[in-house]
Amino acid sequence: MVSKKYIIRLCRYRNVLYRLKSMGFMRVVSNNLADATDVTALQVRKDFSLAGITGNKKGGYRVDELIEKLNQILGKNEIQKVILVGVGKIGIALMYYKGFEEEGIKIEAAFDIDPQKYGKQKDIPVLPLERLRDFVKTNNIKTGIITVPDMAAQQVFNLMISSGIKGVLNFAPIKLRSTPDIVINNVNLVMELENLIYFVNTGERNKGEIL
Amino acid sequence: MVSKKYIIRLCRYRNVLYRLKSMGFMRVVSNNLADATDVTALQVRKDFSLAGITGNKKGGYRVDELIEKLNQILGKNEIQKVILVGVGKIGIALMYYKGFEEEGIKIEAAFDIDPQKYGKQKDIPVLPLERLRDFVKTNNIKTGIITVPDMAAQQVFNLMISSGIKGVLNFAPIKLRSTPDIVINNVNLVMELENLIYFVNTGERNKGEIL
DNA sequence: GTATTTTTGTGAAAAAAATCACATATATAT
DNA sequence: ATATATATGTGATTTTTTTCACAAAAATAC
Repeated sequence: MVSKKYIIRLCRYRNVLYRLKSMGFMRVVSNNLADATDVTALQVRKDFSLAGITGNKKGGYRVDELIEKLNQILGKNEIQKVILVGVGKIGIALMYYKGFEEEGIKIEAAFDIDPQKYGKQKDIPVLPLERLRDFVKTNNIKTGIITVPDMAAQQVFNLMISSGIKGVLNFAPIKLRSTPDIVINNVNLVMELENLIYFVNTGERNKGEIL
Repeated sequence: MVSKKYIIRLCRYRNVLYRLKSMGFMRVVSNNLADATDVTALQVRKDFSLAGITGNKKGGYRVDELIEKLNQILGKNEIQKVILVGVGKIGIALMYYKGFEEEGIKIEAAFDIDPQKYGKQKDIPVLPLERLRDFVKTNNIKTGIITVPDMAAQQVFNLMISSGIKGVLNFAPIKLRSTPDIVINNVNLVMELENLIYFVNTGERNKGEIL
């Protein structure tokens, strides 16, 4: 059983590794990864050790090997298909966000209840919410993003789950009622700021990463 | 010394409490808060105990009192002033995001290097980046949001810090080089999704909240 | 007014996560 | 070839966080 924190660290390592690779690096030491990811070198080595990834005493790790191993664990070979519901400002920002496709994540379609929104954003079709169920089933989508107002979030969530979606990234600042087999990640922008402001105002050192 | 996780939980409690209050609730039991915030009732009570907040055996806690105590700890009396740099899609989404003002957070100004962006978004002035230092000093801003492309993030961050900003909410998926007296919260949207997809694909239960 | 139920409150215990200490391998220099 | 410096790797330890177990208070029922 792995913890979320652990998986996030592995994702981070991989991201950095891809960048290193594109820069021509062949090898990397735990210290490099530590510098780039906000964890200690020891933690990096421990994580790799736990993941069954083994390096080379002196000379560190081979970048290629590392990436392959991480991909094996994190499972990132094919394009990851995602849908989005709620074509407001945040939804649109996400649809145009370049970071996703760079990492092999593709928003296949977006949904809304407002007919004015129907059409396309970038190259992503915006469809009526009624078509969600069909689309998810036909395209075997497993992951959804919720960027609707608070009041609508639970309802949209229920629709997603009943259509076959297994994981949701939720931007509405409410706790979604769900079952244990569904994975939910919440992004609460207000809370991020409030928390930041707390530490700024108190002048306290903060310990521990949010992510 | 308090941990970030702890503070985030307190923020969550407070948010729920405000909503309960607006619904007319006078009292609340730890179980209610647990339901609404994704923590156990025991954790709620332990947190309150640690915070020196004391309730009433049977009958739970008084909502008003709770909010006041939490405000005392989290410090939320006056409007929190914030600036934003990077008036792209995400930046604009944040500028129009209603959740902030509801919680007393006000984006006082936004900055960009692109003259086409200058003017206003909603009621927020968009100014040239060169005016950031002055603005921050004059208005005694302590908190900033970074929504610029990766390449520019570190530079913008340095400018912010040298102008007197103490806390940064960073949307660029890079690790900002900083000193321990500066607080940084990172929001990495790709990582949120990647992580979600991992748990969806492996079918593993995830344990532990990201936030 | 006594018993019963509900709910808080907290020291102790358990679990989880991070760090330490040190053994071990390997490249490089001499 | 030998010594030296650099990194990994992991069992043990420490620290942090969460949960348990149960005591105590207050409301309600009888």
